[in-house]
Parts: sequence; structure tokens; C-alpha cells
Amino acid sequence: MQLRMTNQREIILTELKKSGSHLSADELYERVRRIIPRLSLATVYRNLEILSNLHLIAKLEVGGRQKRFDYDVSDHDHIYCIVCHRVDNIELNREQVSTVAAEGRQGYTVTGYRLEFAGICPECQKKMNKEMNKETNE
Amino acid sequence: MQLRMTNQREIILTELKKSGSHLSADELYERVRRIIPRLSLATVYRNLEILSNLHLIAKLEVGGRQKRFDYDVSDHDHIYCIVCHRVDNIELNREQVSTVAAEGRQGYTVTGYRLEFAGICPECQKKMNKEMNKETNE
DNA sequence: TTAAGTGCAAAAATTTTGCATTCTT
DNA sequence: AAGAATGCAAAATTTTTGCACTTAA
Repeated sequence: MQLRMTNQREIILTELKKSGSHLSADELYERVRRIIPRLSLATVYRNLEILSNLHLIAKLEVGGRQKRFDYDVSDHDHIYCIVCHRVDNIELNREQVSTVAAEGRQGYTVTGYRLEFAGICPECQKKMNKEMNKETNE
Repeated sequence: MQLRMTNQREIILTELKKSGSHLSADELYERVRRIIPRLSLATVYRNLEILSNLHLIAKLEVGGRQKRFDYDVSDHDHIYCIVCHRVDNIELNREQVSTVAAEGRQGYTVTGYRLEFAGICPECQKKMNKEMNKETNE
């Protein structure tokens, strides 16, 4: 089965790249729909599946219900905000992690790993501080 | 809201513990249903939610569609088989990982992390070897 | 007794699929 | 042309919710 570059596929890729972030299928759908109004969500799912199988994009299964897709396929890890669910990249020394990991792998052939941090992003921290102040002043 | 120990809740906990593994809601449902045939899947979900909020069990969001639940709430990490989707514990030095992680956290307050390995479990390796041999002999 | 918990059925949320039609190559 | 890809609607999967009834404390 050979691949074809359709309008939909191209714009899905472009928009994911342009976003510079980790979009869920329906977020991407909303964006691409502004350009191709008759786009179907199924097309987005089908393309994301195909493109991630080809490693042209990465499929993330981070916290939260929905899967997210990343234009950046390089090995890197993520941190997600437990309050607003945004996802950011986090830079760290992957080799060191691999070294630590080499230990108790119980007969598995390890093909990869995913290190995912959870935390509260700067914006949500600010919001929470404001809320705190409000309550204190009441 | 105070908690009550119902029959359902108790058996859900016991069966999860007895399994010694990381069950999805519906796997647990099947097991508990053998004991309480009129059990509802909704009850399983509600209990797993409540129990994981109380940290009596842990909710895992590992690879694959469904969430999984673990009787073991201690800090430990997981490895899952990309072929059969089973999940096993993996022992490693969490402090070392934290040290590596301290680096590029971009303003986030880190509340935790999840390190999840992917690989092929011993059983699936065996199966794959058998398949390979079969094909070679044909 | 009372309000937490349950079963059931219906809904919500996310993802996948069948099929006729439209495109890329 | 051929068959890959699409749109649409319907289905599948996983999880949540409303509500009347049951049960633990």
C-alpha cells in the first residue's frame, strides 16, 4: 500500500507542526476544519494513525483521557499539568535514565520507555495564587 | 461523606489484591461477578474511583486503551508488553530518576512522575520464536 | 433512620469501521 | 484506470451519570 499526499493529510501535518504543541485528535480537527470545512474527524484519526505508524509524528498516551499527537518525533519526555492538562516537553538526560532502568527488567526485551512528569504549570500556579489571595481577603 | 464497607467494595478490593496484577475495570468486573452475579460494572468503576482517591489502590494509565488498577500503592514503575498488553512491575532506583529529572522542568511544580517501560514479555518472546521457526521450516 | 452505595439503563466521550464516492498517482 | 483516501453515519469501546431502590452504620 503506497501512500498518497492528500490535501487533508498535508494540512493535518502542517497544522500539527504549526501548533508547536501536543494536540488531541479533536483539537486538531477543529483547527484543520477552519481550512477544510468538510473534513471528517474520522479522517483525522485515520491520518494520525498512519502518520504515527510511519513515525512522521508521535502518538502520546499521557495523563487524561485522550491521546495526543506530537509533530516532534525525537526522543524526549513530557510533563503535563494536572490542573489544565496542557502538555510540555521536558529535557533530560535519557541515557542516564536508561542506565537506571537497566536493572530489574524481568526477562522483558525493552523496546522503549516513556517518562512522564506530572505537575502544575506556571500559569495554573499563578491562578491558584490569585484564588488564595481572594479567599484570604474575603 | 463517610465511607461504608459494602460487600461489593470488600470483594472488589479482595479480588484485586488476590489477582496480584494490574486489572482493568472490566477484568475485575468479570472476576467479582463470579461471586456477586448481579454486580454492575458501574459499581466497579465507582469503587475504583473512590478507592484510588483514597490511595487504597492506584490507578494506572499505561499503554493501551483502558485504565488499570493496582492493589499495590507503593511508588513503583511498570513495564508493559507491546504484544499482549500485560503489565508487570519493574524495580528501579526512583531517587536516581528524580535526580535526573530535576533538570529542565520549566517552571512547573513537579508533583510526581511515571516511568513506563515498553517491551516484549518473556512469554511473547517464546511465542514469536516458535512462529519464526514455523515459518523457517515451511 | 439516613445517606452512602447499588443496579440498571441511558448517555457521554473517544475511537473505529463500513460503504459509497472522490481523489492521487 | 486502480486503489488510496475521504465523508458520513453507524458502531464499538470505555467510562460516567440519573434515578429509584437497597443497605450499612
